[in-house]
Amino acid sequence: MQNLAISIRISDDLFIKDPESTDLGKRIISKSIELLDELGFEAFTFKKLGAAIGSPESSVYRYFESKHKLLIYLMCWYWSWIEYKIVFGTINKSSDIERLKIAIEILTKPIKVDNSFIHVNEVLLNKIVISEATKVFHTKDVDKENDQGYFAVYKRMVQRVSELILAVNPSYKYPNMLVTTVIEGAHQQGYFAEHLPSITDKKRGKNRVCNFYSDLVSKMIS
Amino acid sequence: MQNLAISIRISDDLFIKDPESTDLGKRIISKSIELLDELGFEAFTFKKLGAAIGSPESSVYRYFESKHKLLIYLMCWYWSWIEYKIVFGTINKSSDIERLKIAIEILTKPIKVDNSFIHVNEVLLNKIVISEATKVFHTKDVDKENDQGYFAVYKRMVQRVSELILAVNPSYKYPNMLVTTVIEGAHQQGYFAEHLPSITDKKRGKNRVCNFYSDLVSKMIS
DNA sequence: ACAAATATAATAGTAATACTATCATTTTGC
DNA sequence: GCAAAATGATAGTATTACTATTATATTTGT
Repeated sequence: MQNLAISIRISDDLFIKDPESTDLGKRIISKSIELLDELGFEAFTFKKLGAAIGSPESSVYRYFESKHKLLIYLMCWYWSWIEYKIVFGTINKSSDIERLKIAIEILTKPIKVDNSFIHVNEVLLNKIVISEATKVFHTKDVDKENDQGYFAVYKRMVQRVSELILAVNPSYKYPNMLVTTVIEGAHQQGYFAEHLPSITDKKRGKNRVCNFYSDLVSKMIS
Repeated sequence: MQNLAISIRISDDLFIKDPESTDLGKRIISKSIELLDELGFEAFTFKKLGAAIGSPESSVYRYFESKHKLLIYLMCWYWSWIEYKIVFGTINKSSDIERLKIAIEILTKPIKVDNSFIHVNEVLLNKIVISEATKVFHTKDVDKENDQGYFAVYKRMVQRVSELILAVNPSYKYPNMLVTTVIEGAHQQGYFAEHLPSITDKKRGKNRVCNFYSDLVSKMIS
């Protein structure tokens, strides 16, 4: 089957030169995902990235002004992609409940390979989101970066799911809290399952996390 | 009223020399809490801390081998303190439900000043936990540090609250997931309320977060 | 096809960070 | 009052996160 001719559009402010516009740019994105997964954000440097793609670090700096901005770029990409999956996944569904159920599944189930965007490995990107995404918010520059709109995609996606909740129960008072609790909670469970298993209840059976949070949402809004 | 003659005991592995054992050590703890709150973890350095207490950075290094270890030390202190509050707060309570309710309140309500430990400002420490605690887990060294027992206090506290849940409903299948969802969710709501208010539902009324999570727990286990 | 514009490579340099090391001085415990 | 321990003063190192400069390669418009 042919791929859709779409691409994820990211705010200009997050890069100096659009990485989607050149071959080197795409290799920067592609390799940075692999390296971030492999090394973690702290040990990841533009020098290592440059070495991995066979270019000097100065070339990387022509695309991104810092590794922090690159991480924000990747998070924006990820949330745009999730938003797209939610929008497409809920189109033409018959009931509000079903639409909400699908959105929660997309947010809490393990990510499957997706070949629509060849230079982005969504499975690795999801791992990076789980391990590193909090570092995007938890900085002394949050407020400034929020003003500059860097978190707009994330916030819009939260709003969208909140609206699905309100469609099911228009009088529910805490849709945003519920959505962020689910999203961040699901990521956290994934991380704990891998690194601090004693404080999860994950067993052999798959999708416990998805079931837990799906159940949580339906109990909270009914 | 006289203070209880207790002190929070922290694992030896987290420091080189026990900061509780000397005056300089206590000033290191006290000032590091203020500075971490003021600067954030990234901009916080032992050099700045040294300057703030009028000592060279080499003296700070005699107590802690890195700022990362110092942060873990502070998190351990915090969770030990919370655990102590839960244990004392639930003693002599008549019902399991009431004990659980108290624990959830301790975990989700804003922290009030506590003068039991003069060199620790618990209100600031709570702010640091909200802003920086994820950085303690989200490192490439998690597994190693977990093996060394650095997160034992946190895990034990989670277990304890899980047991309160199981006391109320012995057949509930996901007590740990529920507890970590509540703890980390409540912190997150505090952070979002301050920095990304559009995705919270916090209004004028206080204790919305506590009410939300108390409600969540009771709905999930009943 | 060719000059001009643009992108990239190669290299160097800087201030700050996260430490380690050494030795002198002060404090303390007996 | 003396030895041991704690602290201060100072120096040094490898790495990081950049910026800057110049040279070379590649693309583009005509």
